[in-house]
Amino acid sequence: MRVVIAHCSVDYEGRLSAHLPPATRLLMVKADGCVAIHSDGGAYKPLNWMNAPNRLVEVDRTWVVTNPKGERLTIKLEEVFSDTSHDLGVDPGLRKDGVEAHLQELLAAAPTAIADDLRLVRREYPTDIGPVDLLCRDSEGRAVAIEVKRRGEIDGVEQLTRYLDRLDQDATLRPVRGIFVAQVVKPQARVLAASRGIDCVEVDYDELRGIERDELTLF
Amino acid sequence: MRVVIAHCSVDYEGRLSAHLPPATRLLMVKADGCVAIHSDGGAYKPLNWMNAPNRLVEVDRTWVVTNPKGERLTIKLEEVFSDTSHDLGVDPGLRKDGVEAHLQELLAAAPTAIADDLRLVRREYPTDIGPVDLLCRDSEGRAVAIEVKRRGEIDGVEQLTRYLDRLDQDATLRPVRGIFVAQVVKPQARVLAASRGIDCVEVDYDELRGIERDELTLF
DNA sequence: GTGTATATCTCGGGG
DNA sequence: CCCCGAGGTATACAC
Repeated sequence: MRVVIAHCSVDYEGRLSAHLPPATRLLMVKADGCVAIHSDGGAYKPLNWMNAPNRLVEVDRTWVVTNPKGERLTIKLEEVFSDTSHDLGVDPGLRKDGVEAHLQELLAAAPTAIADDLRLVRREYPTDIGPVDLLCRDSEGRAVAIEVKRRGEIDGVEQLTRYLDRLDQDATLRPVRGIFVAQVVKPQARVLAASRGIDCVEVDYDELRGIERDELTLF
Repeated sequence: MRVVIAHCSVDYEGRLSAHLPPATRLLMVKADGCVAIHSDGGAYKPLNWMNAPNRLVEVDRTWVVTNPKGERLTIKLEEVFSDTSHDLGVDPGLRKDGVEAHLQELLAAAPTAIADDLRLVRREYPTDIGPVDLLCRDSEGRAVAIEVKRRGEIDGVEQLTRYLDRLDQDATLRPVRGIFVAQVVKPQARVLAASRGIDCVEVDYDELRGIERDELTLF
């Protein structure tokens, strides 16, 4: 990791054109070659950047970074205040907990947490516009398509609606019930779901982990 | 801007839980208070971060960053290799060109690039759920609603569908044709559009700029 | 403030 | 490689 503090101007040509007038900024060059230009504010997003894979050519005080897609980042250094390098090694990486994938896993293991008569058919059931999170059958043998979200917003209801349209083309499944499951369902999403005959269920993440733990404990 | 190179471990508790085992990383603290933890790879996104507004408390070799939403980032420094600060001043900011707004402008000036019998009625035609990018009439006098995107994905088709539903309530417009315009239309979006009777058109940004230049040159 | 649409989104998984 | 969905999305803008 190389870190340079310099007065510089920057031009980017690629997916769009962008220009940065001269100012003092931090340039970060990572081991994989990617370059980021940071100002002293504005969250973690750099003003300008170029991701790996790319090629950096340094001639005099001009850096030119190009990539195979034809994008080009040009940095003109006017004055360099600091230029240091550090070997950080490979990072062991981030461990996450509490994202949608985990929620979906827990619900696949315990679909009765959604409705007590549900039996899982399969996770990520494929359609030609993408996979349905969970496909189940209820006690009457009806197919039930379930969309799982961490936060239940309007997009998720639209997504489930599209899947229901597709699944209803399949005579072995039709008619398909829809259930929208989230930790919190926003009022707007609830209204839209209701108008389309889709049920909404809120589930508690910690409680689900509890159910999983209990079911493991039974054996 | 403060830049620290240190062997550290990190915990985040907030919208999810995340943990970083001990390793050498770069810590960036910006003037607005936001904190980012970078490894030596992986584009510009930090492994972990905390945006402003927040509060950083440094006790011994532990940093605790908290924000008003109840999120908490804890950084335990095991060894500090470098700790420097630089005053960058306020950045004059980025100038951009070539984003969706510009594409919409170009198409408003030359709707025949979409279909050769189109005539612009107005840009940003208002409906009660938001403005339609372009409203046109075709040679048969039919109203045509156009949604413009840089990349044509499924969300854009949904958006246009909602507008079409609204516009069809208006007797002076009904029945309204829909055209989905983008530099690239993804296959999924194409399938969904077809199933709803919406046409897809791909346009070339550079070519459009050429058309605009030619039309200006005519006068 | 909430809600909506954009992004050089980034990132990871699957075909 | 591209396609697709999720994100602690972030960010700007309208209402």
